[in-house]
Amino acid sequence: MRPSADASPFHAIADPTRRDLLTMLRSEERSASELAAPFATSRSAVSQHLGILLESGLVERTRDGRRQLYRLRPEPLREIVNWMDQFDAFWDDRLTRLGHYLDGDR
Amino acid sequence: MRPSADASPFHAIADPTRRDLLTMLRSEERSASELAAPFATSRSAVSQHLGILLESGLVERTRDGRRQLYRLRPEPLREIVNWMDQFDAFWDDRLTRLGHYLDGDR
DNA sequence: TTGACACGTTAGGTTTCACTAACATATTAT
DNA sequence: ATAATATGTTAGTGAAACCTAACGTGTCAA
Repeated sequence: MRPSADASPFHAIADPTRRDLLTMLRSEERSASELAAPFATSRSAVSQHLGILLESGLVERTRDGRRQLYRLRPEPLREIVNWMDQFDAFWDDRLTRLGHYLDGDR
Repeated sequence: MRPSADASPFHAIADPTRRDLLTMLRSEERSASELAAPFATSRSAVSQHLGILLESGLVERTRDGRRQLYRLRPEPLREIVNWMDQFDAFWDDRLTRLGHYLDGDR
């Protein structure tokens, strides 16, 4: 696969398909075919999207027999939370509280 | 200017230059040349980035004599916050389990 | 009104992106 | 061993993104 020029989480979540993939992984790990099934696009396309998510560090992959299981690794999303934090004066303190929670000062 | 196919805030913040522009607008409105000055790229390129931010609704523009003043309009960022919110529980769960692990009661 | 200033816009080129089709690899079942 | 399953990878293509250079449009000052 072509290595992506931009492995940042900002780039990773820019694509709607990749956002949906992350949403599917929110509650539990899933295999590649489970992840590809709901989409109108090909399995190969989804696999390439998963490759970009892997590069960004937002998912990790383990083998289970002949399946590959994908699992969410939300830590890189912290970079986005941190960036958004600078605008927290503009709305409710929900995001701020989440950011502080991730920073460990609860 | 070519109209962008994707006017979502996710696409708008995917580019580092556009993120920096939004940061510059965090505290106060600024003119186009003020905004372009810090960047190594051309004024035209910055103007096109501002066009994308306008399309996404993240900035608005008003004329002030021969200057154009840009102002932050953070409302569309809510879409991103709302999307990120779905991972709140996941983080909480993971960190809680980590906490229990560290507490020794596994 | 002439010129300088502050911008936006267009045209064109290069790179990146996302997709399909075809092929490669690992695992399990027969 | 052979075949079926599950999945990743590569090649190639068209579209989109991003950039520079050149040009167009208001605004203000002399």
